[in-house]
Amino acid sequence: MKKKHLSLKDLASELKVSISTVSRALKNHPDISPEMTKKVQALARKRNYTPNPLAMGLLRQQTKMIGVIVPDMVTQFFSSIISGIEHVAKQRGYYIIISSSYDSFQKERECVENLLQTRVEGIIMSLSSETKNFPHLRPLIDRELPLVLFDRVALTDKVSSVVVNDRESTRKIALHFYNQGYRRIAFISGASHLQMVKERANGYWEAIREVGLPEKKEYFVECNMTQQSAAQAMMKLLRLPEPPDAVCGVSHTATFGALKAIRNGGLTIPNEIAVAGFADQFHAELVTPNLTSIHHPTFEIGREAARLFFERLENPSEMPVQVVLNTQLVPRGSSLK
Amino acid sequence: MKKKHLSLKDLASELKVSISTVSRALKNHPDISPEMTKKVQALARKRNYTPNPLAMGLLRQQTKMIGVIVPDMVTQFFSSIISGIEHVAKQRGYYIIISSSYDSFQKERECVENLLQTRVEGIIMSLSSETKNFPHLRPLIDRELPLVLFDRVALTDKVSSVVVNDRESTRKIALHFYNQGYRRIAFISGASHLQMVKERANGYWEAIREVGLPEKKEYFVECNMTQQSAAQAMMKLLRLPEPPDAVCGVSHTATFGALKAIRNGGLTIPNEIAVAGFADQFHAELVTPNLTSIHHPTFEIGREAARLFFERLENPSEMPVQVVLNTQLVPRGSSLK
DNA sequence: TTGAAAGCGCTAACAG
DNA sequence: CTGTTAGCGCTTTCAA
Repeated sequence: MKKKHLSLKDLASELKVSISTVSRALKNHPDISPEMTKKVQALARKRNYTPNPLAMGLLRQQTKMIGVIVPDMVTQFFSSIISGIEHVAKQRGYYIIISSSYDSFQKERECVENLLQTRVEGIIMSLSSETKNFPHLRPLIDRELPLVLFDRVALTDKVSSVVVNDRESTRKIALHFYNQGYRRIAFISGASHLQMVKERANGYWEAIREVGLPEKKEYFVECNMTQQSAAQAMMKLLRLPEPPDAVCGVSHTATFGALKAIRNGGLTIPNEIAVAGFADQFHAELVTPNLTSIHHPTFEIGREAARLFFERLENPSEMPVQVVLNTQLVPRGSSLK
Repeated sequence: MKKKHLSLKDLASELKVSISTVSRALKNHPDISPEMTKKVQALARKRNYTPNPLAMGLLRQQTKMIGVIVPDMVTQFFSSIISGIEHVAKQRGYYIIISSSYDSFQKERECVENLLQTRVEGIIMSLSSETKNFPHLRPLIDRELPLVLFDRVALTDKVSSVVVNDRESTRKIALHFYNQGYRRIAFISGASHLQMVKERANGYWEAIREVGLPEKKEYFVECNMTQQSAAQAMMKLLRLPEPPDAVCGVSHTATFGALKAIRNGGLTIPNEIAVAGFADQFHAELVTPNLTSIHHPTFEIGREAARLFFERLENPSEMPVQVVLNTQLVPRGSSLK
């Protein structure tokens, strides 16, 4: 029964008129007589005709596809952002093609090349943690294809981007600790070449200075962003002669790594030590006590990124802009004495 | 500087030969002289030529796109499956277009229609929880387009599918409880029109009978698959004259809902009550004590679904098959007395 | 060994 | 008001 998609030609021959008449009738061209228009549209509906997007694409040189590259699409953070992008894209009749860089520069470069080959009309991406130079983005910039970066961004003078206020996030956490009466506030930082990490570390120090606490280097430890390594960093903190009474992780992973180390150490939260970090509601409320956390507006990040994308698609000559979204501190049991 | 993608025509005119010569040279056609072939390929490489997939698609009537429909792409479970599908698709030079049905039949039907309009070569999907009839799948079946269902499946006599052994999952949990010495084993079930729920409930009863425990109806409660409702169901269990000493949730959500209710009730796990359910490693190890859980081979589900898809694409007349993947019980602290 | 021409499905300029 | 034609980028017969 295998029936193929039908074409204008099929409709035309069935109605014994020319293809162009059918084409015009379908888009209500004023040149076509009302009766003909009605007849054509009726048949099209009956036969369930839909135009072939490949033919249209070839003609108009547009694929209606947006390439999306993320370090990893399984993480809640990124999948939620993707969902935001998809939401906007769908409204505009665009589709997205998702590729994962797995945080590898090499893979990221391949993704860009592949997407370009598929003739996507542009790319929305978050850089891999390995990416420090941007030769692979050149072709996009040269061809003036819309490019929007989010979360992990770069070249902000050339490329539009969406970020969250990372510095504010950690500053808010540290101030919150202080207001709750904690005075020995530690920070588990991460790979310092990442802009995001730098910002969050800055926010921590900013708050420490702001409230007039001593700037103690030993309360600032680093990890390589794995749970394992964050747990080790936490253990180092706990072994200090005067261990901290509050700790903030630099990322989702770092925070939960710290949490595990604290549990293993047998300390009670939030009495002996307070914990806070980055997590969505679901994860924050899964642990006991519930985790005080910074909530990222992931869906909005995606939505904004897509919005910037279409802005640029429609107006390629406009200056790049950066949208900074605010995060939200949600105090929960892990830091309420 | 906006340079467009170049075409065979561009190469041809630069070399002052015909388009067809270039076309043939690029695919090492034997008719073309070795020198010409070399010259053409050298230029193509230098100019970074890549064929226009739209033109190819139009010609061959294939888009190299697979539609993927999931109830929700943010959940770890589905995003991980998608990642498995994508992995295989990429290997074969295919792209996937992801749509979310948000567990709505109406949306699901729209997704199918949209994807069909885009001329995807087939669809891989998990049905929405509302979907009980399948008129929207007719066009796919009629046109003999490859269709593969996973997790939530139907029409298995007409359509290939990938499922996990749900009955075994809950059976394993209940047997595990029994082996650990628990005797009052409860089950929080869910919307009973779902095949998956039925299977899991069956597995529970099967184990109860197998070990010779009394089949107590009051240990079998239902929820509507939200955390809230699962927590309420759990509270109902706890209010029984003889409350259970072990409980298994029918799903990820139900399990964590139960867990919360137990915590609120102040019971200690695993001494006063054991808990087990469905969760990936990350979530199972986030809670204390770590949760005994059934681990789903999500990536493999995606991989298998894609494999079946391509099998069908290459051999449309073959009989539909069903792949049943095994789950893995990972015992952790929440059920070890 | 190479080129010319048709055709995949569609639109739009140009004729009639 | 409707039809003819060219062309988007590519492959593939058929001719030379």
